[in-house]
Amino acid sequence: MESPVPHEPPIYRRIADRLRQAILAGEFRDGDRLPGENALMSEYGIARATARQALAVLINEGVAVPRRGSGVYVRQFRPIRRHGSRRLSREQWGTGRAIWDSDTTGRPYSVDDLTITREAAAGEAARVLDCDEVWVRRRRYSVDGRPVQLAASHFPADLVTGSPITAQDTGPGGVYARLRDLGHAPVHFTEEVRARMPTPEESAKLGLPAGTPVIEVCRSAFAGGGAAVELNKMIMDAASYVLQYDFDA
Amino acid sequence: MESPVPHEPPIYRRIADRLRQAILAGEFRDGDRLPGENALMSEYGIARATARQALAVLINEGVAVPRRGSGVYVRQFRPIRRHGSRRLSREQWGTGRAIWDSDTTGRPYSVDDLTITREAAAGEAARVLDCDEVWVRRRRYSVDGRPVQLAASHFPADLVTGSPITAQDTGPGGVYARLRDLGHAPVHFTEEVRARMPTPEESAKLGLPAGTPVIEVCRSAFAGGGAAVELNKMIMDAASYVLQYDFDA
DNA sequence: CAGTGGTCTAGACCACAGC
DNA sequence: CTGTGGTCTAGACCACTGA
Repeated sequence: MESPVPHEPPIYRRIADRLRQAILAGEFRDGDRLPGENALMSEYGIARATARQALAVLINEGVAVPRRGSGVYVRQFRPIRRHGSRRLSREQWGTGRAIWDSDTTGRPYSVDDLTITREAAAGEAARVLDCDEVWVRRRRYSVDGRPVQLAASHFPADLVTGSPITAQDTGPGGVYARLRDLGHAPVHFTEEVRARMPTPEESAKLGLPAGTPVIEVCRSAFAGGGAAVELNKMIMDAASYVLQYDFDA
Repeated sequence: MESPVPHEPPIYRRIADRLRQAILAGEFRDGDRLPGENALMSEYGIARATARQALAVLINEGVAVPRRGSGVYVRQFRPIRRHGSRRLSREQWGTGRAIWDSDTTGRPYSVDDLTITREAAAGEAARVLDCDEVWVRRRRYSVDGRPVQLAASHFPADLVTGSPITAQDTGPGGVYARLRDLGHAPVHFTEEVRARMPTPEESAKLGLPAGTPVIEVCRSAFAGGGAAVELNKMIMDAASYVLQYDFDA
């Protein structure tokens, strides 16, 4: 049975709702400081823990971000637009800086922590690439000095050992151009997109505040014969990305 | 009191980490009950609020879900695979039950709360559809009895007024087949994908536990002349979906 | 019914930011 | 230095679940 009277939400929720409303109404803008714990305590006559609870709601929603010793602030967004299909067209392979360029459209970016290792294939990589040994290129991308994406590209060891794909610099056009040189040019791609809360490790590597989900994109690249030649697992700060896919009926 | 070493994580975080590790290690499986507040209090000799804080970490990560009066449980996932491009191919329009079928692949689904309204176009809809008045079809989809998606399709009023698109039942093949009948068959689609934490309203309508992001898909459909004929805004429970996009190089 | 999580109070000490 | 958020304690009453 439904209760005929919808009972009132708890105080902390009403406060959070009111603050959220004020943010949406533009009373607080991106980066503005919100009323802090002390302000809420005196304004509403509540205990400290209750004020914290109200702010925690907004923080866990990703609407606000706390800064220690300073205050709680309205969160700012400036998403990167990432084109799913256009960016992987063959024409792109010839350009100097590989695929990543077509994402940021002029904004400065950088690559951190590039590591290249040979590993035993595990789980999804073993299944999709259908092999036992893989080369893995892991790296982190930053835009405007902020880390936004972790990526791990897996290649069948049989295919790429000895090629520039296992070197720091893959040369003009990136790994897809090199796969083409090896006679395994990708002709088809599949991307699987999920969203979830980050693991603590991802959260640390991307410097994510609480309340920020990650978008997980798992891309498989297939050569002409239908064999998978790359599996790229990407973890993106959801607040920094808009994924765009174009296709025809 | 012990004096903690400066750079050691706080107790609640260590407890959360340990529980998360136990879950990943398989000591707790999907749906299993985790140690509750009282258990953690006595096991670690901590106050109630601290035990709650530890559990809150897992809950906000979407790893665990609290059940009032019962306990805290390991969260279960059963994602639906949604095909981005294949599902919108022309062949699908002829089938009886519109596009939704190609998602669930056999699992029972239902549509709730279908409302059809004529409204003044606002924001994104006005811009993309380039019109002042729109018809909006809002509905909620459920799979296995659980709501998983909210959708709001916007159509230019000039185009669809008087057509079955403004009726409860759009007939075989759904709205895209009707747009074709009207001479505005969609030939191109763009989908924008974002992820974020839900608003309280979305959270309520989808029955989301804390720590569950939503995936926001905004699809524009374009007719032959390049004019947008539909803008469909979808909000999906991120724990229930995997989006798949296929495309060629 | 006893046990659970949900809310709330009134304190405390700490690390850190910014003046 | 003061004010901020971060952590923690020791209580309390409530609504709900499940035996």
